Amino acid sequence: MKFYNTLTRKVEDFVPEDPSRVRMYVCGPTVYDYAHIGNFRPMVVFDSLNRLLRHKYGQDAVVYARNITDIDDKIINQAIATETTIDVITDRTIAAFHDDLDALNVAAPDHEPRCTEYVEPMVAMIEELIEGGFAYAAEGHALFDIHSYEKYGKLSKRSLDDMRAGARVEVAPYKRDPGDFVLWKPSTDEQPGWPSPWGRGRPGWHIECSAMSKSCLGETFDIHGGGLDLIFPHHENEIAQSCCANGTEVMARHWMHNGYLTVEGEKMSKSLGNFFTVKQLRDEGWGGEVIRFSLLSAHYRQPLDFSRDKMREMKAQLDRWYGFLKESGDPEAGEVDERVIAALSDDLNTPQAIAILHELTDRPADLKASATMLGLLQQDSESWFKGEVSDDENAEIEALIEKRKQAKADKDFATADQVRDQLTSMGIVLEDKSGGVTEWKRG
RNA sequence: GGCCCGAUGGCAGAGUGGUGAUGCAGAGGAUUGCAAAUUCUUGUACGUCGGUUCGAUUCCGGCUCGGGCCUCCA
Repeated sequence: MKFYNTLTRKVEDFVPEDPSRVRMYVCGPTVYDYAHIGNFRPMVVFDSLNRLLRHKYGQDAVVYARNITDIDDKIINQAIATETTIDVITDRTIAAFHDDLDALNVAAPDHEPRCTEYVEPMVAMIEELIEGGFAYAAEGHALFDIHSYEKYGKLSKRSLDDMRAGARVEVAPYKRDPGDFVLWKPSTDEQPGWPSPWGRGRPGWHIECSAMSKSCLGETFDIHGGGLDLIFPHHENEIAQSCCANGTEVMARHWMHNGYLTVEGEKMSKSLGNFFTVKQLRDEGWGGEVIRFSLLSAHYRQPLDFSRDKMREMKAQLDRWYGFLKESGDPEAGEVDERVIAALSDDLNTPQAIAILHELTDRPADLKASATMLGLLQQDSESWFKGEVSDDENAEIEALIEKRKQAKADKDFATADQVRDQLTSMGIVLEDKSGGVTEWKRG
């Protein structure tokens, strides 16, 4: 297997440190509001990688950790803005997040650490950094001294000079260098806080992932993933914290970053307002599988322009595949085609893998098995085509089909067509099969 | 200002130093009461200017255009 490594900007062979325990960490959401689909791209991309790794190294040979950030100023502000508590915000958002992940067929990670449960390790790590001379306390804050780490900027390929030139934010007076970043900051009485050697306060953003990845996976691990926008400063800072605190050369050996989701060519973002939430799309009737497939339709490092047209096309492709599965009686999963594995093993080339799936339509059992690698085609064709259907609804549809069948037998095609139109208006599409059998599906 | 990424046929989207993936849409045929589904056939590509090469969409450089990052956005 080989994957692009942001550290070297090259596609490199992937060799886990311990093949019986392949360790991957992915940055999860900050739970202050519904996540938009851009936030779900890494969830789906790294879920597919998770599936590939397990296929390759064994179902139990992968340890996958994906955090939830439940301490953040955005959460505090959201609680104030909506006049509720932080717990209400985070609980509600996490529940919605998990519900969306289920819809997208994203498997649960082995660890899903929440920041609030790891404050102690964070404090301990900050203390280590200060003791080691990598950080300093000032006015209730603890700050990382970027000059103490000579490799600072290596991941994002920035020099300290570059950063200083670009500093666009007001520099706090207690910082020794504008690039120094917050490890711990003081909380007011109204804000959530934890005791620390620097006073009551809360952790900065980056320290959480350093502490949680260490707790869940160890000081070094194999893959660290996330969105492109995390390269700087988040991942750069994680590396500095972890390597300095742990005295290690590397934090993660392989850094993988997915490209942005765009809308009409522009990055999807909350501030631009050009986003869709998964909930919104599901409410419009788009299946989670269609959304998932759309997110995998481009290579993970490429920008992906998201649109309803794209989902329409993805749905059409899934219809076709499910049609083949249905025709062959929904077979049990067969063999995963090696070419699919080869495609995914080549820097997670999902479009190539999808192209191969299209060649497997004469081998439905293998198609189903191969699609599992992408988390697709896992439902039976009946539920794909019909969805939820009540007994009453089913009886009504069947009665109309029977009526049409009789009309056809009587050569009363006007009535037959009228019944078809009636069903169409109900969102039901008929398919006449050989032998006088008529089947239906939702349009 | 610094840094990073991209530019492929109507659309989406891989890939490759030389025999033009894949899907959708389009056109034509088979099938069909109609329709759907299926199936067969089929067209159109590599931003621009140079360089390297027997040969470049593929490597190198300039340019143009687009996107992104530069302290808390996946």
